[in-house]
Amino acid sequence: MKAFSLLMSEKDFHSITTAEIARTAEVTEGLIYKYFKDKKDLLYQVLNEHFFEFQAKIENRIANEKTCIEQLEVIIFSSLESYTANRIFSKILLLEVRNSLDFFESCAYEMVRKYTTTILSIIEKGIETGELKPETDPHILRKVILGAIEHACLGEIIFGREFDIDETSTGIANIVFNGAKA
Amino acid sequence: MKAFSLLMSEKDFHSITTAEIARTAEVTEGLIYKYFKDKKDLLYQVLNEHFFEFQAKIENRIANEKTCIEQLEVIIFSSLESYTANRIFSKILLLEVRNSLDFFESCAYEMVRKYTTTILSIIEKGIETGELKPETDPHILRKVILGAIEHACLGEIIFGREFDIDETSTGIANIVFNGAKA
DNA sequence: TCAATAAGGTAAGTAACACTTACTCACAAT
DNA sequence: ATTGTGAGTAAGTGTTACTTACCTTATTGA
Repeated sequence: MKAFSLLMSEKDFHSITTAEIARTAEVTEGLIYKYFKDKKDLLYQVLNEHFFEFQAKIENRIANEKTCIEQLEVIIFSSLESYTANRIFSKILLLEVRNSLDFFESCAYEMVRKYTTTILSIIEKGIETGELKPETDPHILRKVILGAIEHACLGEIIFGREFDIDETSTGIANIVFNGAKA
Repeated sequence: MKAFSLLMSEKDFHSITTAEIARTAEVTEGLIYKYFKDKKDLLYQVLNEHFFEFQAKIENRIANEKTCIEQLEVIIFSSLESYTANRIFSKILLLEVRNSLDFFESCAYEMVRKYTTTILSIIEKGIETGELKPETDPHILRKVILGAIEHACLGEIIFGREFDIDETSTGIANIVFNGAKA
């Protein structure tokens, strides 16, 4: 997994060969298949490992906030932070796993679901308490928030283009909560 | 390209074999390589074809709108419409091409850039004319809009889950322009 | 104490796949 | 008549993910 992560920072999943992984890990190719079902399984496991830490950190932070808007701001900030701090994790999650249907049956996807479900319930609570407009569609608000986060990170992952997390985070929150219309 | 498109509606890029493409097109495998550099090139060409129509339609519609907000609303609606009307195009653009760096050097990506540049200049004009808040960061607003559009379509592409274009479109516009905060 | 079992590891495959090569044929243009 | 070109093919080739059969060294339980 360490060898694979290293290679993932250099090139994309498909151009990494099993021979290369074995050579980097200083074992033989066959051994990989003692521990992993296939190459994709290795990918998912690496994703899982990173995602676990991400999940733990973010849930902790959410618990510290009171208002719905503050919680969502924490989610936006923490997601951006995690994505930029861990390029391999981001690359796998945003670019690699999605084009294979079997990911959506993996346990890693279960964690993604849990995370997005949390977001949805925060939004719903916000509408109930009157923090958010009553006509807000929770699913659409979630799509806007998640889409914005992911799109913001793509440039970084693909081109290595850096961005200011604070600035982007408050920028997204500002548009999503206050709107861009004058 | 027709054969490939057909196969793309059934499975993902990587599980389509050259043999299968050839069989579907009723030619031999070798002939594919007379017209396309490699399998990826075929993918990019199909994307290009679809993208061309998309671009033409959308530019036309934008020209018919006067205000910046109306133009952006047209972009949101038309993008959702195009993505849902053309699942193969969407699948390639949102899931397949991104994980390969050479896409970003292809002419297809040039068209994507042109499209996103148009969006940016509409936003900038909106800030100038006072339609949008002066403190709006144009790049971030673009990220939020594009991210929301793309994220909204992912569920449809991946799970075949359908959604109401009008509802989603006005929902996104509502959040982005008016904000979700009460 | 010692065989049985399992854990860690390897070398040498194999089938499938993307892609190449060397060729044929039809048919226009010179 | 000859030459060049575009369309097409059959039969490869090298690489790649994955498998098999085997070896070695600990651990364990009767």
